This record gives sequence, C-alpha cells and structure tokens, in this order.
Amino acid sequence: MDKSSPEITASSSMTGISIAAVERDTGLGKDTLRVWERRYGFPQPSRDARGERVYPAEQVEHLRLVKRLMDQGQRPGALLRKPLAALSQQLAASPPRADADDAADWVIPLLKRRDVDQLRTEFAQRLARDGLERFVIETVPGLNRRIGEGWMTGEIEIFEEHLYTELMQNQLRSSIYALASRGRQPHVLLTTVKDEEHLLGLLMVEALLTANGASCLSLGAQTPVADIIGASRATTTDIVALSFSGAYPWRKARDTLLELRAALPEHTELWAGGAALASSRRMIPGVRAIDNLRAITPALADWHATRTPPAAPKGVIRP
Amino acid sequence: MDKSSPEITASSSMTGISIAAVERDTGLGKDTLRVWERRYGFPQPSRDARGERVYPAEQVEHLRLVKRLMDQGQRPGALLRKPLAALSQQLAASPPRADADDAADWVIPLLKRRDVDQLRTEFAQRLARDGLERFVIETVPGLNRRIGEGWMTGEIEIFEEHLYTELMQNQLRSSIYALASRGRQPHVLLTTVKDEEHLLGLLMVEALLTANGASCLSLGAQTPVADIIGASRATTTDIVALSFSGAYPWRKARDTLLELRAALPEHTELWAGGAALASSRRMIPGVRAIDNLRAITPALADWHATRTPPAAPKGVIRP
DNA sequence: CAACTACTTTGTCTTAGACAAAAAAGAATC
DNA sequence: GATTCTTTTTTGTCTAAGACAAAGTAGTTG
Repeated sequence: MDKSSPEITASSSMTGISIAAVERDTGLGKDTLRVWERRYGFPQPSRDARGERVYPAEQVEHLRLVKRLMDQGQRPGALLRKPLAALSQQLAASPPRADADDAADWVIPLLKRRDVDQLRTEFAQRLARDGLERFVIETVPGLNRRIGEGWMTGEIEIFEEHLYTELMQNQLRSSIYALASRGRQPHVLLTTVKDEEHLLGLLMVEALLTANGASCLSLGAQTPVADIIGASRATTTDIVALSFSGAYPWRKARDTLLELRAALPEHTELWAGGAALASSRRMIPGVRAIDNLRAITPALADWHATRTPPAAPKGVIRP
Repeated sequence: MDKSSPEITASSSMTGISIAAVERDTGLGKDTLRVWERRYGFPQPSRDARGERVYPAEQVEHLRLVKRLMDQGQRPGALLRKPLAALSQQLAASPPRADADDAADWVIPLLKRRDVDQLRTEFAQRLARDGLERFVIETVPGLNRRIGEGWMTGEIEIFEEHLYTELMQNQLRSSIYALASRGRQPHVLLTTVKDEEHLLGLLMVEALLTANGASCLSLGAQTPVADIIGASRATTTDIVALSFSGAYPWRKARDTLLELRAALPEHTELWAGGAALASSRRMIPGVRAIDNLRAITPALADWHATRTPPAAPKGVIRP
C-alpha cells in the first residue's frame, strides 16, 4: 500500500517489473532490452517516478515467448516485428510433432495437479520397465518436448517446468549414483562450456555413459575452458565430453574444441555432442562428434575396442 | 608450481579478460566494476584497440578475493583501498578457527591430487560411521570452512572447490534419495529466494529434514517469490522453508518473509534459516527462525507435537 | 539496550553512439 | 546442385558521466 515495503505482495505483478527482474525472468540482458526498445519499438515499458523502466507483465510474457523462439534459432528482428498472435501460432506449428509424442501427455495433468509423489512414481516405473537406456533415449526427450510445448502454449507455468526439471534431475541422479562403480574405465570428464546451461541434458548423457560402464565426473554446467583444461590435466581422464546446445554458434564451438584439443594430452579423447554439432557434417580433427544420444553406446564400444583391454599400460592392481 | 599451468592456452589469460568474463568469474556486475574504477581507482584495466576494458588476470584474482570478503559482510569501500597483501592476511585471520577444524585437513591433499574416488569413499565412510545427521551438522560445515579457507589462502584453485561442491552435492542427494519415502508428514517446500545461490546449504537442510521423516520438495535455488507462492498454493504443503545466506540484507529478508506470510494459508508454517536470520534475535510474527542446523530436528518435533498425530484430518489409507 | 534521525556509502539505472561478430544474401566456382 | 568466397544486414555488447534511493553507520535520545 504505502511505500514502506517496496512492492508489497507480488513485487512483480501489480506495479510492473523492473529491468533487472526482466533480465532474470527472460534471460535477456539489460543492454539488449534497451536496444530493442530503441530499434524495434518493443518492448515499450512505462516509466516510474524516477524515470526508470517498468515493464507490464504481459510484455514480459511476450518477451519470454520471443526468447523461446530465439532459442530455436529464430532471429529477433523478425520476431519483434510480428504481433503476439503470430508468435503463438508459430511455436505451436514449429515442432513437427512425431506421432508417438502424445504418449507423453500424461505428464501435464500431473504437473498441473502438483502431484509430486505420482510424478516420481511414474518416472521410476517407466525407468524400471524400459531400462535406463531406453528411458533416457526415448522417454525423457519426449517429456522434455512435451513440457516445452506446454510452456509455450500456456498450458503450464514456469514453476511447473522447474518442478519437472527438478524431479527428473533427481531421478537421473539417483539412477546414476546407483550404477556408479569406482575405478571403471574409461574415466570421462563431463561438462558444458560457459554460456550453456542445459543441466538436464548433461545428466542424460552422464546416465547413458554410466549405464555403459564408464566412470563419469561431471563438472556441472558453465565450466570455463581454462578450468576444463586444469581439471583434465593431472587426472586420469580418458575422455573429455562437451555438450553444446542447438543455439550455440558453430564457429565458437569449433574454436573451443580446437583449443581444448591442443591443450589436452594426445591420449585423451575429446567428444562433442549436442544439436550444434549434429547439424553439420563438418568434422573437427581429433574430435569425435556425437550426433545424438544413441551414438554414445557405440562410441564407448569403440573406445574399448581401440584400447587393448587385457594389456593395461599401467600395472593392473587386483587385491 | 609455476605460473605456466593455469594460463597457457586459455583464450582469456594471455590477452586479458573482458568485462563480461570478469562479471561471470567474479559475480560482480559490469556497472559495479565500472563504478569502482571511477570511484576507488581499482580495478584499473588496460584498454584494447577498441577502447574496451581488458583486465589482467591478477586483478581478477584480487577482485575475487574482495568478493569473498564482501560475502563475509565486509564493505567494498574499505577493502578496495587496502593493498592486496592486507586482504590476504585479513581472510586468514577472520574465521576464529574452532579447535577441531583441522580435522578437516584431509580433504585438501585429496583435492589437490584430484583423487575423486578416494574423496567419494571418504565422504561415504564418514557418513556411514557418524550417521547422516552428525555428518551434515558437523562434518560438512567443517569441510566447507576448510575449503573456503583453502581457496582464500591459495591452497586450492577454483576448479577444485567446484569439484568438492559437486561431489558433496552428489553424496547428499543420494543419501536423501535413499531415505525419501513418499507421503510422509510434513510436506516441506524448500528453496532460496532470488539473489541467493547456496545450493549446498539447501541440500544439507533437505538431508536433515528427510532424515527426520519429512517429505521434502526442493525447488532449487533462486525461486522468485511469486513462484514460491504459486507452488505452495494448491499443494499439500505443511511447511515452507527459506534459506538466507549471511550476506543477505536483513530488511529484505524480513520483507520477503512478511510477504510470504501474508500470501500463504494460515495452516502452512513458514521457516527461515541461514546466517542472516541467526544473528538477530528479532522475531517476525508467524515465522519460525531456525538459528542453526541443530535447530531443525527440534523444530520438526514441535511440528509433530502441535498436530494431533493419531487423528488425521484426512482418512488414513492403509492397504 | 532499543528506536529515531542524520549522514555516508554503494549498486543500479539513465542517455546515445559506436563497432565487431554472426547470419543472410548474393556471386562465383567446381 | 552443392560448396566456397564476398558483401551486406542484423544484432549484442561496450563506453561515458550523472543521478538517486536503498543499505549501512553513527550519533542522539528515550
């Protein structure tokens, strides 16, 4: 009511949203928001008494939509000139909707009902029924797609997406932990470079690797390149695996990989996965491209085939 | 050993580091970095051909130190006027060094050796020996303190701190998962507000709650207040638990809590923990302050005592 | 010791202009 | 038709100094 507490209840909704809050909510930088306003006339926030931008909630929603479509590869200039309605249509049409996808529809009502226990149970049951490998390769991507779709069409809220991610991450983590056995070959160092989030995708890869007998060490997302190098050196790392999301610029990915390749010892393999690498049939020397999740198992098999399994280079210690 | 290793190939080091990279590495905003330069004369980056700031690696290190001390409650104006040497001393002196802390020293050499397997084993062993509760209340805080100290004195690198956090998080998560049983009372919604990271601390709390029979749902860190409200509503949430780090401004914490209190249904309890709340004996009406980790167990006991345990409001279903 | 006021510190927001990296379009090659 | 090279457009990030309120400190009073 009065000025004593800044914006009483939902500090966001009634009063409008500050530029810092919009940055947090949409992931678009402050500079970007300002320059869009100047160039395209959208968003067009009102101003408070101090002359600072105050974004209405609906414009923030609109911006979130734009961000989503940009993450799919669209360009902002085109998107910002279109009216809101055109965008909503576009996203509904964009994914080609594989036939079996609708099988993932069960997740939406459970999320809406916030039925956490049931969600956990469903995840666990499907995992037990299909096995970890099939679960990760088929079920989880289907669910992810359905969630993304639901968000875009307004079926579910942001919180519900977070909830899904949180629960699925827990499921995967516990499966990984249950499988992990110490000291097995190969040792894989797993991470994404800076500017990438994508934690769920990383966990999916880790699950597949662990299920196939590898010993993973995940550094989480956003590891600076220097740290990846530092981490792999002086560690018995056989493979360094990087994940790039689809939106990641191709050249940057290539440069990062080349830099890593040069810095890593020769006997350490370098794997790169994610949509950014899958699209091009360009190969980078010394880097193994992992087109999709299914390619992980054969790649691991190759690794084992290349190394002569019985004659270990270092003395094999068996108690 | 020598300076060659951390820098060599990293695209950032030879050339110097851009302001965006410094923001990412230190957590200090671009605006803040610029205004410090103007006001205090530090940092003082050189400029590239385009006139843009290029920070030498040593200044970034210095900044990281400053950030650390700020997180302990110190003020930037004082820190930035002091020479680097004074800061290094300060941090070494700051924690009062409880007697038994040195027992945590074993973790440093293992980290330096990057002996992941051994670290996992040590964690697991101590946990099995002492039990989850003692592990979380005594061992983990001791380790955290030792790690923070090691980082500040230069014993360990950032990567090694990340590695520790990652491994410990995995340990806690798996313990939590093993304990979790569905549908037990009370249902606790667990999170931190925006501007808080503190994920490890949150997991420690979750572990304690779960060990004492609660059914936790963690929303991870950085949940906007509006989402917390949305999440708790229409869910069978008995307790909403928030965690504030020590650096969090007192008033903001109070306002957030009051806002939440007003929005939550009356039968939902609101718990607040973390150093920010512990220092003041100020009470906020309708909010239960959790001074430290040890206070969690009695608080849960209180909750059970308040509710009449045998006469469940909803029919008890037993198959 | 708590609460009020006055003073200092500090982070974030404002403006417009500039420029390089990324993407798209066009042209030329095998 | 597909690949490579060149040109043009698009787009995000950076810089500048000034302004101001929120957070913290100190001094005063009950």
